[in-house]
Parts: sequence; structure tokens; C-alpha cells
Amino acid sequence: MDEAAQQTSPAKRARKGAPRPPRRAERGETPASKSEQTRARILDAAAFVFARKGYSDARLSDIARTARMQTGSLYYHFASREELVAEVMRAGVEQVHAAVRARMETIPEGTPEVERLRLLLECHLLTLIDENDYTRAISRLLGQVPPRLQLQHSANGRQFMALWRGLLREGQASGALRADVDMSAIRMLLLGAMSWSIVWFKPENGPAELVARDFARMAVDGLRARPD
Amino acid sequence: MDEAAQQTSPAKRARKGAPRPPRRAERGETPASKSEQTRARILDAAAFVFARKGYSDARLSDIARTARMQTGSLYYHFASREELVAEVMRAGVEQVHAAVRARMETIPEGTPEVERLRLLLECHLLTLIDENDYTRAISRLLGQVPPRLQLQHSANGRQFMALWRGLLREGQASGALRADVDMSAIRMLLLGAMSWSIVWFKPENGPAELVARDFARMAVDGLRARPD
DNA sequence: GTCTATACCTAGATAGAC
DNA sequence: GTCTATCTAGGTATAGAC
Repeated sequence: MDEAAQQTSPAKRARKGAPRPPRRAERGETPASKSEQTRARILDAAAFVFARKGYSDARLSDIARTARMQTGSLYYHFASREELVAEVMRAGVEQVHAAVRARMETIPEGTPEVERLRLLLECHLLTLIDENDYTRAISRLLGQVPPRLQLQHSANGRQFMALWRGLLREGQASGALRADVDMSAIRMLLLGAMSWSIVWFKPENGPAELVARDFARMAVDGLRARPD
Repeated sequence: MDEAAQQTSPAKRARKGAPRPPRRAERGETPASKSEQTRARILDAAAFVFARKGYSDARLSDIARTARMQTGSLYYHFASREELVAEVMRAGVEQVHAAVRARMETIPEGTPEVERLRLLLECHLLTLIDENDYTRAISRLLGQVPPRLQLQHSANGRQFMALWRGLLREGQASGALRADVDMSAIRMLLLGAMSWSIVWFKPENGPAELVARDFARMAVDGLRARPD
């Protein structure tokens, strides 16, 4: 269907200057046993493929090829296609969550609530669209996977969701955000707007930073309580 | 008489690469032939199923059962699964577009630009989530279908996209909306937020009208040019 | 136009050699 | 651990009767 991403031998990608899945070592994580490494390689490959093809068009054979092994060999490391998908989604949520939490740490003490919210929205969106296969994969997969996996995913994201719920609720409680809106709907709309950006965002059309900045600004300005 | 053209089955036409004859329903006339009615019934069934199962989990057998016929019989009316999907998406776009255009007509002459925009956003979101299988289907399908269908869909939605682009651009030009944001990104983010709502919106959690109102208000307040 | 029956093919999964 | 070979299910699509 999508010939472009179909034959991705590393050699061919190198010649074409096409993207190649980033390795764990490059992300500064500690190396592990060979089995661990292979598992990680498969996971990276899966994220790479799911991010580009979505759920239904991604074949185990694509993933195997990207991980430089035979399709059957995958089953030594993962029990099923579904387990692979679940694992990629789990890792994806974890990465966005981690990025946002890390960003929180770097925000100076006395920063106004609304500004904090703005910075975190910006960070969330940036993390999603800025060259991370796991987060790109998760956004594409979310609406596509069978209900069972969606449920599992919401369970994974419960803490993360709670973070946003807390931020918005506190903003309302303190009077920084307008009180006359249903924040749970707004929360979903904001997260949705960001998730959806994976589908249309192309780096060629402008830097991710700008998109993130404009979006975050619109959102907080639209929610900020105003004197009038 | 164009019923004559319909006596060639879609499958045969597809193989020959011949264009499909325009149908009465598309020309705003009353559908008459039995074939037309059956086709419409199948389309409704497809929208029903796609809206609930998404692309990859929807089976032709599901659609056939919903339309009260056998799977094989579908092929008298549609050349392939893909044609069916494409047709549902086309109809979905058309319905939202029509709803928004109709809403435009009802807005009083002197209404301020920003208020107009707010009403139209509200209408768009409401149309999407308010019990319309075609629009629900299209929102779910968008991120899931193969690239070819996505392209076809963007072509279908070009006019519609242009409508939003125009509204936002005019808003900026007249000074009603802030000038220092990239409106094409904002446009996609807004449309994305609304599309995504299909995934999470449940009538039990509150009326669609409220969600639409809060969202539209946040968006225009966030984009409105302000004196400060 | 719709049915029944079935061909065909893809892709997930398994078995056993090495 | 990874390979090759193969099984199997199930879903799209076709053929031909009625």
C-alpha cells in the first residue's frame, strides 16, 4: 500500500537519507543484556513502523525487516502482535508523561499558574510531534486499536490524565481560569487537538516550536479568567 | 436515462477504470430506483459500522448483516471495500460542510466576526458528535485509512478547508483576531480537537451542546485580538 | 439483484533445525 | 536466539444459480 516505507533496509535508508529508527544508546539509556537489546531493537522498530503506518497497515513483517530479523523470530521476544502494540503504547505514554514532569521541575517557583499551564501544554505538544516515534505511534494508534487495548491504555495514562485534571482544576479553584466551563471536556479537547497534530503536522510547513507556542497561547488565553 | 449506465456492475466499471455515473441523490433529486435505495441502505450500514468499529475492525460481513443482505451481494453495488469507505467519507465531509454552510445562512447580518466564528465552530463540533453516523465514521476513519484514501479525502474537503481558512484569515485581516499566530496550524489544531472528540465523547457525560459551547468560547477568546 | 459456495490471499502464529 | 518452512484463520472478492 505504502511503497515508500515498505522496503526499509538500513542500507537503502542510508542511501536515500530517509529516517532510521533511533537506538536506545542514542537516547542515553543504559545498555543491557543481548536479549534486552534485541527486545529494545524490536520495540524501536515497532514504534517506527506504527508511527508511519498506523495500526491496520503495520505488518509484523515490516517490523521484523526494520529490526533486521525474520518475522518468526519476533515471537521469541513477544507473544503476539497485540503485546507488541501494547508495549509501544505504554512506552509512548511514559515518555510524554516523563517529558511533562521533567518540564515541571524546570519552571521557576513563583511562575503564575496560567503561565505554568501554557509552558506544559507547549511541552506536551512539542514532545508529541518532535521526532519521537513512540509518541507519534501512540497518537496514531489511539483511535485505531481494539477496545481492549484502549482500556489498557487509559489505565496506563491514568496518572498522566490526573496531572492535567489537577492543573486545570487548581487553575479554576484559584480563580486563574474561568469557572464557567466544563474542564473535563476542555481537557479532552486539548489533548485531542494535540494528539491529532500527528496526523497533519509536517516539519516542512514550519517549526514544531511555533505550532506549540501558538496553540498553548490560544488555549490559556481562551481559558484565563478575565475581569470583564 | 442514466439507469442504463447502472446496469454495468461497479466491479466491471472499476476494472475498466471507467468513472461511475452520478446518482440522483447527489443531484438533489429523489432517489427512485430500487438499486439506488439499496445502495443508500448499504451506505447507511457502512457508516453505522465504521462509526462504531473504525477502519480495521469493520468487516464487510458486519456491513452486509446491518444492511440485511449477504456479503457477496454488496459487490453488485460497490466495487470494493475501499470504494465503500471512500463513499462514506465523501458523504461525511459533505454533511458537515452542509451543516456549517446552512448555519452561516442563519446568522444575522451585523453579527461581529468573532461571534460568527464562534457560532460556526460550535456548529461544526455539534454536527460531528451529535448522533450522525457519517460524521462519526469520518472522524474515526481519518487517521486510519491508507494514504490514498486520505488524499482523496483532502481533495473532497478542499472547499471546506477553504471555508475555515477564509474565516480565520479574514478575522486576522480585519483586526478581529490576533495577527501574531500561524492560522494554518491553528486551523488544523481546532479541526483536530473537534475530530478527536468522536473518540472520547459520550452523551452520558454531559450534553454535546455544552461541550461545543465551551470549546468554541475558549477558541475564539484565545484568538481574539485584545487591546492590552 | 440477491443468493450460495468457494477461490484466493494475506498475515498472524507455530514447529523444529541449527 | 534466529532461521526456514508451514499451518491456519478469516476476510475480500468472484462465479454462477436462481
